Amino acid sequence: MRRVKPRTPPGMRDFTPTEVRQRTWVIERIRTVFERFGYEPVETPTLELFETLKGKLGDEGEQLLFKVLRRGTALEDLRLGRVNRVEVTDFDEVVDYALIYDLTVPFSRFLAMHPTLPMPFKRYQIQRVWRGDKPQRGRYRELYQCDVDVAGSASMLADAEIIAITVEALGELGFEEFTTRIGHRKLLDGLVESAGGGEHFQNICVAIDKLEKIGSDGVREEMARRGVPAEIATGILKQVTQEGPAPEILKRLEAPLAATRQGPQGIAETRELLAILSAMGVPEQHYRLDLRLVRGLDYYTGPVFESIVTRPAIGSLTGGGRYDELIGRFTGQPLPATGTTIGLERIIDAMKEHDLLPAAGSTTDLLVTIFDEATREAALRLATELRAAGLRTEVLLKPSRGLKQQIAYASAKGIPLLAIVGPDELAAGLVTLRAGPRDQRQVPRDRAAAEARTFLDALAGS
RNA sequence: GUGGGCAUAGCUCAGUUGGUUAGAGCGCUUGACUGUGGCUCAAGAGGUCGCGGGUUCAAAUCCCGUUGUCCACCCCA
Repeated sequence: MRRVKPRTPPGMRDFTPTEVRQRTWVIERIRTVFERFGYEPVETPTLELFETLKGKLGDEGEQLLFKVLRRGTALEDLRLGRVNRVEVTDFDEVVDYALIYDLTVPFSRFLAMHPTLPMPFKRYQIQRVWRGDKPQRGRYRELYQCDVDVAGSASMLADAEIIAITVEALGELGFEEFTTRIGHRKLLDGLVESAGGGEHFQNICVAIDKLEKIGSDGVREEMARRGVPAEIATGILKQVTQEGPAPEILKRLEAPLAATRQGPQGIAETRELLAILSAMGVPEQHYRLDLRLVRGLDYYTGPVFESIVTRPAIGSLTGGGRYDELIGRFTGQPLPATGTTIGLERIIDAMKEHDLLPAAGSTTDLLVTIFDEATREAALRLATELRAAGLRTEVLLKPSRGLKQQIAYASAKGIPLLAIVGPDELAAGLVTLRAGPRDQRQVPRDRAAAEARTFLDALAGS
């Protein structure tokens, strides 16, 4: 038989036990922070109806969706070889579902279907999402996202809490040098309007978003290429690149934005948001106002945020914002909402770089060695008792000659403790507990579980 | 979609200006070692050198194409 070269789909990965333990550790820390603020867990399906996701992610996002072929169409005849050609005139005719692209759209659909939840509803959701991107550093096709969102509140209290959670979560994971950039769609809207570039809003946003990367001149070129008049580009760049403390920047924006539709509200909201963050005691080095922050997704309507670390250069670790109109697209009733995503894969990549991940560890506390046929029963009985006492206990599930192989197995698996019940121990009513070549003690058989536990605690403490 | 690097055993990789039968480590299988430093020792299985074509007396090695993968751009977590 022809062998299949083993490989995973592009951008999708296997995780070894050690990696899964590390990832679980990180997820649990993030979950702890979410729950510390009173957020509740929610889960939604892996697939959504294509119509649910359609028109919410922007052209770019929608292109990256993994779509699922509808069953029972003419395509099925093609698969079975009944026909060799199929004509498709309507996309929806052949696609009915898609793998979820983010957790925000599914959550919005969820809210629309569960109107009786206590409001404001604060939920967190940790699941896989899929994107048909071209994989590269920090970019995968299958990834975990950890979302926290508040629905049913238009108050900046909600946005501030989301930012506070972001900062606390990154701190909890051991990051020290990170910043959450805070922008505001209404400020941006006002700026563009005051510069007379209303009709170019999308193009201007795309260009401004690249400011960090390509610099002022680059943005000017980008705008020119996208048909934005030079004087408008210059006007916007001047506003967006101004330096100084946030209150002063906002003060300076007052006059130019006074006559715009969204500007004054953007200024007021941003001021309030910053005031709340300050009142909450969120460390100032971890957030800053950044008028340049745009963020690509279509559905943002208010404050937007993203967190970056200086090292490694893998883009943002978190990203989110307010989306007051998304849920209304399912119900017809507006329901304000805001939230953020913590990208697990990039968090892990960054933690690796900073050496913040916990040591390998083990899922097993101890291995009871099976000395020989005659003592096997005694070993199995001890293992059962240790398990009953709550210790994670295993025996080697294959015949082995002597202890060497069993010790080697325990070592390879990182099992910290060995319990040996050989003929000598059996005769004396003892068990040998062994943590290492020079670290072993004999304890009474009936105290094995308690002694093992103190031994393990001592090992963990040292 | 555009550009660049890489592709040799299940995994990580070595392989000299093109020159005999393509190697190592890890892992796997078998055997030796009758209660302990995470082994050691012996043997073994495992390869269309990504695929297709070309140059040459001779190609893992040089050339062209193709596919895969990684990196950068776009966008994003």
